[in-house]
Amino acid sequence: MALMLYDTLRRQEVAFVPAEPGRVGMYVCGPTVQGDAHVGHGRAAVVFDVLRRHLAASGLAVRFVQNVTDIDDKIILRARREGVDHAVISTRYARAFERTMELLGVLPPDVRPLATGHLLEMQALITTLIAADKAYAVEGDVFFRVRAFPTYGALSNRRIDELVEGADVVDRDRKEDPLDFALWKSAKPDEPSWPSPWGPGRPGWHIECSAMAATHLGAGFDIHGGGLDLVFPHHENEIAQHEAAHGTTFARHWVHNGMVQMGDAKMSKSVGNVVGLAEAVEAVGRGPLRLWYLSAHHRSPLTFDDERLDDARAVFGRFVTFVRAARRAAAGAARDGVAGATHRDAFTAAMDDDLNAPVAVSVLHQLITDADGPLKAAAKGDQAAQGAVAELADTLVTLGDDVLGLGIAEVLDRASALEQRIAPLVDGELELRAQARAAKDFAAADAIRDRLAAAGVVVEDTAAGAVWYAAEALRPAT
RNA sequence: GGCGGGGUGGCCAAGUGGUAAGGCAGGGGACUGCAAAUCCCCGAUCACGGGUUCGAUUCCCGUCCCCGCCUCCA
Repeated sequence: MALMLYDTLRRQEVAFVPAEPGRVGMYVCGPTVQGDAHVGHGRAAVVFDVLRRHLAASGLAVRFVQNVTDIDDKIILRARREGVDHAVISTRYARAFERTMELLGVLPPDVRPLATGHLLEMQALITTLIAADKAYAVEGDVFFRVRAFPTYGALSNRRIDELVEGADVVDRDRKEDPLDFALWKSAKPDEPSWPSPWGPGRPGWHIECSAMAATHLGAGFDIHGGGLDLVFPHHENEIAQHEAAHGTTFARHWVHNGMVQMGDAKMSKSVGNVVGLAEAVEAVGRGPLRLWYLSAHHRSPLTFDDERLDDARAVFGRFVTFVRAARRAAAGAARDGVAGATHRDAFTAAMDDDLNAPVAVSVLHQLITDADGPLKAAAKGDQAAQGAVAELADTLVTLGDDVLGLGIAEVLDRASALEQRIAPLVDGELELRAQARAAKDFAAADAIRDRLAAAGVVVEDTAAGAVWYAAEALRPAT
């Protein structure tokens, strides 16, 4: 493969070469489970899911790790408000997250580590940092000494001295330098806490990713992903923590996805303009929603609005319609093994070009256009054409489902199950309609068609007679 | 203020130093009893002003506008 990937740290596209041939280790920052995921979270999920699928389709064995941050200020606040244990909150939303990811067609990670399950690893890292004089403990808190890490700011392209003004003012009186950030936070009264060499407390946010990524993938793993809004300070701190402690490279490629916009502002909980991800999947459907996510380059901003979602619905509909028609025309013929090759190559080339999904999707459109001739011939019984059509349809499903995760086959299967149940009924109606048409009684024929349409059955007349499908099963409630 | 990313046909969106993929919407046509589906045809000179060049949408400078990060955040 010849994947070129934009690397945030180097600020350019670079050839992606795994540290170990044939294998890829990937870490993507997961949710802080303090509430329901929104459409913005879905973008990161889909972008990295597609990257992962493309790597796998390229023949690489991918190990995908995504953490769950199950302890933080907001979780504690929510638990307090509801009068329950923090684990009630984190478990509730972690489960909801998993369910929603499944609905979105996002493959589950190979490892989904919990922050609270890696406290010893974090403490070991902190201990190392203190021993190296890169961190210091103050009354139960531990802070990272930012100025002791000379390359701090490399990822986000910032100079330390320019950061001072906006530095976090929390705990300013206890820090040596306002830039320093917490590795371990001492417990305040009534807060959940865990024992540590520095007293009871809980980990800072950034330390978990440094510890868990290294634990589950090893230092110097291939790809670290996350939203562009995590570049500073989260990812910057992850690098600092690991590299200051071990002196080795933490992650080899940094990939970041752009933000989802609502109107002219970023979709964000703090802005208060979020749309729930679960609701969006239900309303739009997995395939259309993913096509919308993939309608722009992964680093560009992407606007959530009805018009663009309608576009995505239309595209998904076109894909499904084509596959359905192709499967019928192919009549079970074996795929010929050649017809889709150029499209497959073009698709792969697009994905290899920094995950150029808009172009990859355009290849799928081209495939459908190119399939028109064979499709018409196949419908007339041309066997060679049937083999080509079978090949093209399977190619579209493979690329669209295996790599982009659209779920085309799934939608057709669901429709098919319904169609089989109602077939005797519909076929009877269509028999009557055929008789009416033969007798030129079009009013009667159209009445039957309208009746079926009202029941969610769409009838189309072709050279080979009427065909039909259950439109209801195609609706978004995936 | 600092850093970064953008302004391409009605909408979305690729892309390239040699006159701009694809999709959606719209119009016309083929097909159809009518539809549906599908196919074919039709539309942009790339924010603005300079510059470099034989030639720039693509490179450089400037201007205007938009967005993100700089605090929790996918």
